[in-house]
Amino acid sequence: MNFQTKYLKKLTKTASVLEVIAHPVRLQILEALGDKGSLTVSNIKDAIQTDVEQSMLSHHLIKIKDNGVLSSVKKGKFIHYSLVDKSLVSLLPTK
Amino acid sequence: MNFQTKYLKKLTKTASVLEVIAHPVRLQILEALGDKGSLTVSNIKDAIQTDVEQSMLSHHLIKIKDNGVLSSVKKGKFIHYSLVDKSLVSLLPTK
DNA sequence: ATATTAAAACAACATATGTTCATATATTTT
DNA sequence: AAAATATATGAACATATGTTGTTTTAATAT
Repeated sequence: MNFQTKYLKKLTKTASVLEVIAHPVRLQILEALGDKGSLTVSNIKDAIQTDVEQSMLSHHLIKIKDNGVLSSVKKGKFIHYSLVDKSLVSLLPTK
Repeated sequence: MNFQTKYLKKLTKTASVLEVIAHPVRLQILEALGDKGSLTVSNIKDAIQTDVEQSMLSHHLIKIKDNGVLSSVKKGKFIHYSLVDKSLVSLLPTK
């Protein structure tokens, strides 16, 4: 695989990461996880400002996870999500 | 306007910036403009790796511009685009 | 065993998005 | 004035996306 192809693959990967976090609720998820390390779905629901349905939040989380930005561990009936690459927190605006 | 509302507005703005650049071709546009300062549409077309239709490129440019990430100046029959916030270049992957 | 809780999965829908193709506008060159 | 060039605009379409509501699964507590 030549240089250009490799770079294009990287660009595509970057684009898909940006795409999957480019949403107000998802950015708040990153923010919550950046601070706290690892949180359950209901913790995240409580942590974020926006009022969001459990179902909606789950959809967001799974989509972000499918993209590799989050990982999750099941403990009993809880699922703990955490941020794979903490550096993404730097994309958040200042408070 | 209270604190939370302000922060949500910032988040929404950040999300829309990320959204509008979250595309392989658009990232290449940023890259080209980051290096060169200001380029015409055809310059950009030549600069990027991906082969893209003039019309498609124009659509991309206008959409990014509408979001405030690019600005443009018309000089004769050319339109020179440039990157408003150079710091976005840091989102690009390494070569 | 039943009820409760945490979270995922499914279905349905409206809207947004990327893309292509064709056409228009403005400017410059001949 | 006509041809060529640079760029934008508009229509049309398939696909993707966010969202809501409902249902399901798995685990725990009663």
